[in-house]
This record gives sequence, structure tokens and C-alpha cells, in this order.
Amino acid sequence: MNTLAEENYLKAIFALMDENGEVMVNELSQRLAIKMPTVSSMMKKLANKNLVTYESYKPIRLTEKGRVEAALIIRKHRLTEMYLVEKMGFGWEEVHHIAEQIEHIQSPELFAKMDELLGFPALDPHGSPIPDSSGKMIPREYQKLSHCKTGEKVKITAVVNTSHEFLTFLNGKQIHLGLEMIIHSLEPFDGSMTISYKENKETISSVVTDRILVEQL
Amino acid sequence: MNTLAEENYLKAIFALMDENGEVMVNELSQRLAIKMPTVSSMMKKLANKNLVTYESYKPIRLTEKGRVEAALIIRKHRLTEMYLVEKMGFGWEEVHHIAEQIEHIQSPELFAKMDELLGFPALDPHGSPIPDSSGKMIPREYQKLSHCKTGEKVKITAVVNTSHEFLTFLNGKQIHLGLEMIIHSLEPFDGSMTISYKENKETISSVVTDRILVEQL
DNA sequence: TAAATTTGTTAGACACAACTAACAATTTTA
DNA sequence: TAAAATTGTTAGTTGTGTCTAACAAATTTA
Repeated sequence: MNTLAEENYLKAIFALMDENGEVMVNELSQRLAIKMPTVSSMMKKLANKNLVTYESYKPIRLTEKGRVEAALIIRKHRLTEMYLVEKMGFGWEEVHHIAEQIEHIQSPELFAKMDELLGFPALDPHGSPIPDSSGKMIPREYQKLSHCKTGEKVKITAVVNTSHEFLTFLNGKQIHLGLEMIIHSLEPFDGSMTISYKENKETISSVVTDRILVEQL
Repeated sequence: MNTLAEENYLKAIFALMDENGEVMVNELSQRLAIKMPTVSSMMKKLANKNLVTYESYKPIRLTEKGRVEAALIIRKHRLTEMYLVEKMGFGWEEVHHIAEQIEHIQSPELFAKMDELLGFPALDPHGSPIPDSSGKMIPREYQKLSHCKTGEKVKITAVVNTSHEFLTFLNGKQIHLGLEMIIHSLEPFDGSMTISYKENKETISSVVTDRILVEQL
């Protein structure tokens, strides 16, 4: 069994591997807001438990065991988010903070029950895939809105960031999963994008378009 | 904010005060399965935080502040148990272990939502009162089944112990909250009691009758 | 009431997970 | 390629919450 701290490291390494492929001590340190020496020594501990491969000055990688354990924590997180939204009536912007805590609950029964009551969902409220109980996860193969070109018609399939602030911003612009939009123009200077959807026409910055995943229509 | 360890001490002191009025270091040590020196030093810490009153060799008591904080943790525990039984379909014997973890979640919104979805319940699935959001709790004034006399007709209003083993035992004998029963005989030697209810007639030990609370009919 | 038992405290150690300060390796850039 | 910047490690400290061993106070009982 892993400690709370270990679980948080595993999750962060998993997320960073997903984003960048390789994970440096420095990145992990910044992501977790934990100083490098602490991360360094934790890596030795996780390597000892055969959850990561790690040699001094080399990148960190999850082992297969570590990958599965990380995926199972993410499974609990995403099932919880889905449960909170679908069964308890929370908004998608409210659930991250709660799921961040409930993901550490030790009770296979609780999460099996959520899964069952939800009808075994494939995606969480932010469009991210929920790993199955063996830790397998269908990879998202959607592209960032920021990589789309003028004139394209796209549909929002997921959001990359689940913070309260970001999702409240999207709520304010009535942007949600499944929304279809047309890309009107793209400002080369700063990457800001003008989009139209329903009766709206909005210009959004690249900070936003980087965090929205879409599929082509 | 209190740590996980501190919350568990507060809860245990609250429960022991409820049962015995006063709490000794020794009792707390046994209840929590933590050695006396550790309890002793934690009492100094809690006294410093103004959560308990404590002087060496004297009994421990919760301050008003400590009492409220303990009650709010118990509120979260009991709301969770009720939610798990009523909304998720768990048996009353399955929920203690899960609630024991969820009671430490920091999210007033989550528990407010449970409360609302449950229709502001007064009692948990074991018949124990749920403290309100200011920490107030209606005292149970029921008596132990073990204190009842032959010939009395009583109704089960609560169980004192919520362990999986005890409740599974009761399930096996089809004993549940609200059940009405007649006390046929009481064995003076060991306190075992013969009761009848519905089509059943059972003899149960004082270990069991001590853990069942009833009201007279 | 003196001895025995129970209860509680003090002192010191340990594991965990964080930190800072100092130094070392690696990578970038001038 | 040498200097500068970045990244990472080592060594030592801290706070939390646990422990054991030894001693001290309080209570029970003979």
C-alpha cells in the first residue's frame, strides 16, 4: 500500500508523462510545489518500490506497476467527478477539489458502486477517459483547439484543465463539452482565436485554446 | 485546521465522554490502539489548541470548541453512512469503514449536498442522531436492551456498535432498527436474554444486548 | 497503612515527508 | 570551448506522530 504522498507523486508523474513523454525532477518539483531535494529522495523511494525507474540525472519513468497504480488513482478521481456531477448535481467546475480528496479513499466497493450507478461511463465530466479496473485507458486522440486553422468546424470533446477558475470562465461564455463551433480567425501574433457558436461570437486567448480539445467535423 | 490524527483523537474523546462522562489517558489509548505516552503528548497539543482541558493525572475533557469540532466530524461520518445506505444501496454493515475515511474530507459543499439529497435526516442508519451544522445533537435517551426486564415489549431504536461483524450477526438473526420484540426471559448468571419477534425466538448474549438500544412500548 | 497494581509521564529513538544550504553535474550560450 | 545558467544531489534540520524503556504518581487491595 502506498502513502498519500506517494500517490500524489505517482499521479503527477503519470500526468507529466502523458503531456511530455519524459519527466524531469525539476518539472515534478514545480508541478507538486515540492522542492527538488524532496522529489529526488522520493524518487529513490519509489524506485525501491519498483514504481518508477530512476537514475541520478536521468529522466523519471513509471514502471508498468507504477503506471497501473497511477491509473487506478486517476480512475477513482474521474469516477468521483462523474458521480458528483451526474448523481449529486454539482457543476463540472466544482468537482475537482472534492475528487482530489476522495481519490485516496481505500474502498474498492465504493468505486465499483459509483461505476455501476453511473452505468460504467467511459468519460468523466471534462471529457477525459476513465481507466478501467485493470488500469487500461483509451488514449484521447483529439487535438488542441489552438492547433486548428481558420475556417475549420470543430466540436469540443474535452478540457485539459479542470480548475474552478478555468471552468467558471468557460461557463461564463457558455462553452461546454459537445459544443460545435466555427473558427473565424486566428491572430498570428498572440494565437488568440475568434470563434462562433450558437448566437455567440467570442475571441479567446491561446491560454484558453491550449486547454480545449476538439474533434474535426 | 486539524490534522487527521487530531480529528481521530477528538472523535474518540467525544465518544468516550458520551459513554462514560470522563476520559482517562488509558481509555483513549486502548480505544485508539495508540500507546499512552503518545496519547499523553497529543493531549498537551490539543490542550494548547484549546480543544481539550488537560492536566497531568487528571481526566481529559473536551472544551466547547473541541466538542463542536468533534460533533462536526461525527456529522460528516453519519451523513455519509446515511447517504451510502439510502442513495447508493449499501447495507448498514458495510458503511462504517467507508464513512471512517470520508468523514475527513474537507468540503462543506459535499456534506451540505448529501444532507439536502437525504432530506435533512435526523438519524443515521444505525439510529444515532446526526449533529446539525452548528454541532448540536439531540441526545438519545434510549436504554440498553440489557437493562430491560422479563415481559417487557420493546422496539429497537439504535445500535451502539457499527462494526461489520456485529451488524452481519444481527442481519443473520433478522434483527434491524424498528423491530418490536418481547423479552421472554433473562438469565441472571450471564445476562443472556431470550427474545421473540415475528416468527423468531432467539437467545442472545449480553455482549449483544449491551449494544442494542430500545424504547419501551 | 504498606505493598502491589494500575495509570501516567519523561526521555530518547525512529520513520516520514517536508525544508535549506552547499556543492556537483549537465546543458545552454557567448 | 569556456563561462554561465540550469538542473540535480548530498548533508543536515524540522515537525508530526508514532514507539520503547524507565521512572513516578495514584489507586486498589491485603
